[in-house]
Amino acid sequence: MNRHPSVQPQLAKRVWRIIEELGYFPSTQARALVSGRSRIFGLIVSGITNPFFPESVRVFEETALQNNYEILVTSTVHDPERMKTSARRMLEHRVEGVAVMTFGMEESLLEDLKLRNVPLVFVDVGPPRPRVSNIGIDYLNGIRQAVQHLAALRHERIAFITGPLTLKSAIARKDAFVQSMDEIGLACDPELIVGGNHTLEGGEEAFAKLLNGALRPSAVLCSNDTTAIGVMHKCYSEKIEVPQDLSVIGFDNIHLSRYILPPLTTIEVSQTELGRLAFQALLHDVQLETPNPKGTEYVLKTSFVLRDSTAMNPGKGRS
Amino acid sequence: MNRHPSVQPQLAKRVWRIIEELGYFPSTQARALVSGRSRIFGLIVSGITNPFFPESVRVFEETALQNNYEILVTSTVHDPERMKTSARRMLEHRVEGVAVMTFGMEESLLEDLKLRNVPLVFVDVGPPRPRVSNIGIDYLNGIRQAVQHLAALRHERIAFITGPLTLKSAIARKDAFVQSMDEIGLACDPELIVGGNHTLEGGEEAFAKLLNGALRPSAVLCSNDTTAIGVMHKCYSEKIEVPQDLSVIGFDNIHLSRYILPPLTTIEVSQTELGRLAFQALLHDVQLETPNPKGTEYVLKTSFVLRDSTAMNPGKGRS
DNA sequence: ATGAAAGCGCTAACAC
DNA sequence: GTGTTAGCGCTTTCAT
Repeated sequence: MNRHPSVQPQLAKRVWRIIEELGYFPSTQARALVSGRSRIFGLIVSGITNPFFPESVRVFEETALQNNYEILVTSTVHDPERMKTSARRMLEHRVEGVAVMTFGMEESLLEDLKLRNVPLVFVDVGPPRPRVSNIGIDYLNGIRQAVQHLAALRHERIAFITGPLTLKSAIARKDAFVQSMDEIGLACDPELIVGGNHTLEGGEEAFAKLLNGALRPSAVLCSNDTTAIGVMHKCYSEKIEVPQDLSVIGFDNIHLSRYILPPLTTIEVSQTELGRLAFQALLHDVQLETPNPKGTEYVLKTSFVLRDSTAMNPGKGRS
Repeated sequence: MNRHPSVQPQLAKRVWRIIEELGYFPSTQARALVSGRSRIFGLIVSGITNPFFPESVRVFEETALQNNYEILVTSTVHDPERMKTSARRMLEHRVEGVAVMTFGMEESLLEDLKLRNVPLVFVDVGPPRPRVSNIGIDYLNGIRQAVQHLAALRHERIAFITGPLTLKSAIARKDAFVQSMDEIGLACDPELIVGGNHTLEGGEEAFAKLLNGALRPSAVLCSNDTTAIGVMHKCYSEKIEVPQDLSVIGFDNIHLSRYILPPLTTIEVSQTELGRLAFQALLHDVQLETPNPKGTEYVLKTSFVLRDSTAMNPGKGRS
């Protein structure tokens, strides 16, 4: 009877001393086997080397620790095969729930998990079902602020570099951009919306396309910070000065965006909050006796973070 | 008899079909319990948000996957308590081995693991013992190249910003710097060796100290890339041009150092190789019938990576 | 070639 | 309040 109040203190103490002496540690495997509860939550990310994720993983781990849960983190590296493998690993380890941070990619491969009624929490994924919660990111809020900021700086030709449009989150970001431009009556030329892939290299390439286009933008909004950093890198090699010649805005507010030169103006989606929310959502679902038939919907706000990579449109400036 | 050759193909096929239909997955817990082998390797890092680690974690996971191992990754966040907790988690999950990438911090807290004869692999840690392997990083090689590069650019007053000197790896880097300077007869003024802590903020602060000192360096070598980025950030706010006014060299070659502006000249220690080596070392140890009494020593070379953050000493230039 | 049985380390449910 | 027992899902051994 471990830790039960109805036990003689002396006996308890003796027992604990022996436990110490023997260096005993309970086997979670045996415990899980008999209790039917593994106390493990899974976390599937698209890639741990994506600078967006480590902070979310950190908080997920921290929160798990506080709740006596273990975590199993896997990366899909954008490979459907790896997504399947991840699901399988989760199942074989009998996780009690899985947070999926692949932002809408290949989630059909998780059928096995759904079939087994493992509580799931997605980010940016649509249809509500039982035991599947969703964290919706309110992209519009931050993107609208960013667009209006650029408009206030008298930028009119504003470009947007998208992420891979297979991702729901990338589509949502692009849509929010288009809507924000529409709202204030700015033209949103299709030539100024170019495809990137959320990588540094992708940002460079997309910006190169923009440079070769007929319409040269005075500002560019990027689907993520990594892309924006790629753009700035290209500017460096092309001798384009940021922000004097070109305003650049990122998205995500990864830790490093503050330390890029110039410090990057961006839109924050709190990685800390995402990790915390994902864990809490799972914990909530696991503790529910009868599953909520529609799952639960959570919302994560985005917000604009002003730093030094934006300036007045040089074509319109007072000077 | 799964996958055994001596089974009728038809029967086997029927069995597999049923397995599919039922959606059966073996329980790793039960398997581990009865076989005494968990097929889990642990990986303890000082913090997953340190940009050095994600790549090593990625490779560790990838290699584990290929060998049918699961991984359990924990962060100590430089907290002795968390180090203890990590060790405990590893033990409770009956991992077959643990790779410790905290570079020499608080490793005494891992006594429990050593006592239990869990194969261990450390980075940069001294005394060989049975079942404890070590990956030694050859700091001198890369640092010497960096110092000689600076000397060739006619820098004489070269500063060094250290990491936290509680870390073996930080001490080793500093020592390699001092030795490299000595080797070519350059004065290594104690005032030019200032303490940092491997963070961006630490880099800024350390460089501020250097700016306020009597001896103003024309080049600064940093104990890691993050520190170097902090230095460059400070330069930006102080209107010091890199590399024209100051040459900066980092250490680690994290992925982002290529994308910093200007692209950072640095010393590479392959994070990919480290992850792979750590896994292989554990696998090797686990497969050993009788443990190697002295453990095994592995060596990881460092190398110089020339990019754009270094230039001729302005005080000595031909122009 | 196939089936039966023991037991890994633990928890829960029960008698004492 | 304390000791005893069954059995979680597998692997391994031994009999058939």
